Amino acid sequence: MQITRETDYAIRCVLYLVENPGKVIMVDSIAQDKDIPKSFLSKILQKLTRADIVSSFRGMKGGFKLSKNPDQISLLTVIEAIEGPVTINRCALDENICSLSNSCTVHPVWVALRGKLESWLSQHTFEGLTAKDK
Amino acid sequence: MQITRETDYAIRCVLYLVENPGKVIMVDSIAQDKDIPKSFLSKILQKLTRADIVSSFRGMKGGFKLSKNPDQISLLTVIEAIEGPVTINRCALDENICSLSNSCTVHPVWVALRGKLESWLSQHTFEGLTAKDK
DNA sequence: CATAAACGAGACTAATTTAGTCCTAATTAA
DNA sequence: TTAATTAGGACTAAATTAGTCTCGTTTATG
Repeated sequence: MQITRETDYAIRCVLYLVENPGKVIMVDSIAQDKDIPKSFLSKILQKLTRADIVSSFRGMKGGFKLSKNPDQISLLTVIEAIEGPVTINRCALDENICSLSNSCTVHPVWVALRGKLESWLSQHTFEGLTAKDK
Repeated sequence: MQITRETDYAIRCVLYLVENPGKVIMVDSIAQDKDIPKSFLSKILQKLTRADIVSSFRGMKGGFKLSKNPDQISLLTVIEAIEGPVTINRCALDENICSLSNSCTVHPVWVALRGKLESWLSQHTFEGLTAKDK
């Protein structure tokens, strides 16, 4: 029922990049600031890069920066980049998984909940997540 | 991010008992009808019994029946009986888990989402889940 | 152009959780 | 008394999570 630690790390990581707009930042800086094992974070950043959430730069002075505006990146974006589709019950993704799906009266509820979850998670963008004022 | 198979089985199991109101039903019948490994189901029913969702009867003619009305049992009730508290991120249950929790801007979002989840899941009772008419 | 500082990719491993099984009680209707 | 049923605990196998490690590629810079 929970996101994995990997996903939590990914979110912290994006948060750090949001907090340092424009700069190209090394894995090591993020790892230290956000308390994430460096080599694990390096894997996570690869996934974020493939999902086009961050862009990477190799070689000296390399590192990562956001490839979108914070308001274009939501919790859903990041979670899906790491874990794939979100859902409470697997059957809401693929009916064939369940031997009783056609007769199951709970199935439509899982589908509806999946919709709510997605919608809620996508409403929280990283713009909102770092609002300094207030 | 998902409920476990055990929890899914538990829900099917409660569903079966709701569909057979009043009767005392053996593990084996539920296992066969709902396609659940019998000895695993037996463990699950123990949890449901401890959570006072079903009552058990030992000895010949023994079995299980619901110990509440279907409208008093929600998806949340059953999920919590099997998995414990629901949450998307562990930090919403216990701040101390996270090394950065006090400064974390995402934390309040997880807490809010946990509230939403609980509310969504508790709105779906087993009364609603088997409505035959429509 | 050599080199050191970065990321990229894949194989590997350890720990934890999930998904069960199995065996020995304890109960109880008949 | 016995056969049918649940209770409980120990055990196991498979899958997932949470990493590590090594080697290769890229690139700024002296």
